[in-house]
Amino acid sequence: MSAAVDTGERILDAAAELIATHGYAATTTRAIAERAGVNEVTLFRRFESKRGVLKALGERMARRQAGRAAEHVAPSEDTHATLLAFARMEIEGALADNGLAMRLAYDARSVSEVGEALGAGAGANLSGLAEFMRERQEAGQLRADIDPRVMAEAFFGLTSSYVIMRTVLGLGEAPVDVSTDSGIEQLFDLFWSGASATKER
Amino acid sequence: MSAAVDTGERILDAAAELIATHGYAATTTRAIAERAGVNEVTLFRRFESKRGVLKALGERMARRQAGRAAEHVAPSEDTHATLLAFARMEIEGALADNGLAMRLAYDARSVSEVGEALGAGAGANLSGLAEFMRERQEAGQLRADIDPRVMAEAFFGLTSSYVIMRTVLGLGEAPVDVSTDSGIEQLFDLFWSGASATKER
DNA sequence: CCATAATGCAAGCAAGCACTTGCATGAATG
DNA sequence: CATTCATGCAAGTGCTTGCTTGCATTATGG
Repeated sequence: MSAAVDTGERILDAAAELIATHGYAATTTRAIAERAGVNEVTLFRRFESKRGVLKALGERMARRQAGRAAEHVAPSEDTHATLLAFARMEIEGALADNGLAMRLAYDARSVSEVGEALGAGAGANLSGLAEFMRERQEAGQLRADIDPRVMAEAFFGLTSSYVIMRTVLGLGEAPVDVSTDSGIEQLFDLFWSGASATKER
Repeated sequence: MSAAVDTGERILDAAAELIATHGYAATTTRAIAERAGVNEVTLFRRFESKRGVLKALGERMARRQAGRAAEHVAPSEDTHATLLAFARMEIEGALADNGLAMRLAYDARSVSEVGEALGAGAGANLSGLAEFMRERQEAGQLRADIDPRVMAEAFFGLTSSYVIMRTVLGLGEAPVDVSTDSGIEQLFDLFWSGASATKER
């Protein structure tokens, strides 16, 4: 059974890598199978169709994302620490799968099945974050003269562009260890200085 | 001659629209030709290949980008105003072509010609901006305790994510008029509050 | 040791793709 | 009027794509 599970996982791994770099449309089932070290027929037997692979991949991503969130972001009174931890988690997750999520978000626009496999994804994330910002505004920890959605957008832009620059544009180097990278800290500091209620630096 | 030029431009226009929404791989020469109101053969006669179309499109984009920059961003002593104008210009340009540049940046990963067509593009932009940030740091207008490259990255992240959210993720509405949109102003204010040397708000 | 399930392999199919060829048309240019 | 040049049109070529079929091979577990 374990070999059977492995086969499926290996196929998903291969699909993830290929889609992250080439996009969904340009990733062929043959290439996925080859990279997974598996016969192409096996792919179809396990996932029925290319679309099926995508769907399974989407579900696995959602599972992992949820796991990471539960593991790393402890809800805390300390807004600064919470947001910084959240930023690191987002960046780490996105870098780990080589920008796959962002790439799929792109593809969702043109390939409808990608959107279906991905679910609400980014949109839900953004409004959840905006809600958090609003709470912290009311608690007096974030400046109140900025729309919380704008704040969430700025935060999301910070993390996503960090990833895009390194995975897509090839600018800058991906940090060896996200949890200690000072570049992220500086980037976040910039955001925090602009967004926090206190003016001190 | 003018009709001849028009044909080429129409083909590039069609290619730009289609690639922006469907990506390079999923955009067929047939679709481009049809949208341009032109026979498919004409496309090949004028651009040789699908990649030729892409290359020409990249060159046209570079030309236009240079034109916009020269036209809209007057070098000024006022750092705040200069950066805000620059942000607006970037956003306007990117929204005008429906996120095409970002899409192409993604495609550049798998289609080498795209990268060549785009040229140094984003990388050059980023280091140019970092240089500007450094100057303004030395002039005492931007805080000096942040790496200018990080600052440039944050700025670029701000504008590009604004565009990405509206063109790709379909979150938020594209502003009717970029030059007066208050969302951009708030977003920029967030950045400025974090990046400026003065602590006042 | 045998049944069942998972995998491999070879071959192929229909559709869609980028791209080509040969020829007709029509408008400008000289 | 003759030439040239950009374009249209119809047909087709070879390749790749997602996906299928039929059969042989290898484990795994009762």
